[in-house]
Amino acid sequence: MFSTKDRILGAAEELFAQHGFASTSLRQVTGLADVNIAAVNYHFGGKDNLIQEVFRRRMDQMSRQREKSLKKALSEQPLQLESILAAFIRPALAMGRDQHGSHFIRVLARAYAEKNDRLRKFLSDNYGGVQRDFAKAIHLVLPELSKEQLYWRLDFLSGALTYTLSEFGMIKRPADESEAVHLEKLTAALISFAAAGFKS
Amino acid sequence: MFSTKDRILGAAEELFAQHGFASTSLRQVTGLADVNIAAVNYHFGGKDNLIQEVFRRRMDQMSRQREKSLKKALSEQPLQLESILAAFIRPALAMGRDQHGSHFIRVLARAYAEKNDRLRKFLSDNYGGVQRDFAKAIHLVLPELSKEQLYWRLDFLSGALTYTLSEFGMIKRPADESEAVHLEKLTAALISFAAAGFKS
DNA sequence: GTCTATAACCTGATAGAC
DNA sequence: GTCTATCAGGTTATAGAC
Repeated sequence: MFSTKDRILGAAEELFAQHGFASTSLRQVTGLADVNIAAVNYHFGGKDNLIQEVFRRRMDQMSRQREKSLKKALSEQPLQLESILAAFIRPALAMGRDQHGSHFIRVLARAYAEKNDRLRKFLSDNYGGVQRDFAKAIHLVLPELSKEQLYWRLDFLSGALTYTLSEFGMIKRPADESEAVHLEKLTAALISFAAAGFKS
Repeated sequence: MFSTKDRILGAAEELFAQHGFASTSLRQVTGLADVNIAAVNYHFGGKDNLIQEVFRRRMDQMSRQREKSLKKALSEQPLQLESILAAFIRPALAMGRDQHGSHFIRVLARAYAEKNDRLRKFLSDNYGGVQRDFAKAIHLVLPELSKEQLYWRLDFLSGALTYTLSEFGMIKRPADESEAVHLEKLTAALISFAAAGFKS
């Protein structure tokens, strides 16, 4: 069904999200994945590479969705800031709906807090282009905004997004509301919060 | 000059910010503080308590400043959302100016990403009241905002704030601009971004 | 590819001398 | 209060059998 490699990736994602990178031992990972301890070094070559592969799998998926949604938002007439921001926000929040994806969001939040230079470089090298594409798109809608302000506000948004997502599992929702509905309301709230902030 | 206890706290704060809680060993801490390895257990009783004390020292200071500024903002006529938000934001950003305080900001960002339940409970038990006071104050200015929306937006702000702060050391600033000026501009940008978001 | 066994090392904590 | 020495247990990584 699932290869040894995939089982390791899934288990690692879950444990990294719960306990962090440093606190998660390869023994825990291989224990949960039900594979031999030596398999990690055989398939990934070491813990650091395993961490990087956990990122690559999800980030590729999220970045593709963001770019695709951005392209669609840019084809609308008239251009709408809300659509551009939604293209940035929705793919991240959507991942929270998938059981394994929701673990990844916390992994991502952790990565920002970690000052792991190797990981930072990996993320910036591989996914920095997406950030730049969004900056360009927002510039089309708000041409009077300085570059400095634009990048700051993108950082404000990234912060609000990752923080919200990593807290999401903990926020209490009304018992009579499905999680999907709750997530949709939260998404809408963040989009309108950010849109107002960008326009300020 | 500085007691052994203070030297340990300072070194721990610096190393926790750089490498995280789990990755920082007590040997690194006592090495940087230039005290004996056994001193941590003698003065703090263990690593977990040391982590908690690192928090208490700075959070007490920041919370006092926030409450004080909030009180002042509430005495203004007319009440201004910007003043309330500034009372929340400025004490955090101000800490970034003090050399040791800037380490703490990253420690705080880490704490949010960590799912350390003990630490979360400690923070919520001791400093949750401050959050509630701000929620009440904002409710006075924006009474039509639902409680759910209000708390979500406070979370958006907290996310933007911690993320921005923990990145601050890395953001490039124009060479002809002092760090103080740069920080002031960033503060103003965040206040107006958040104010617009709250009013949306 | 998967396993066992083990090397080499680091961890937090503590007992006990001074 | 501060030190040394050490314990018991954890860690990653790897050599070598199957």
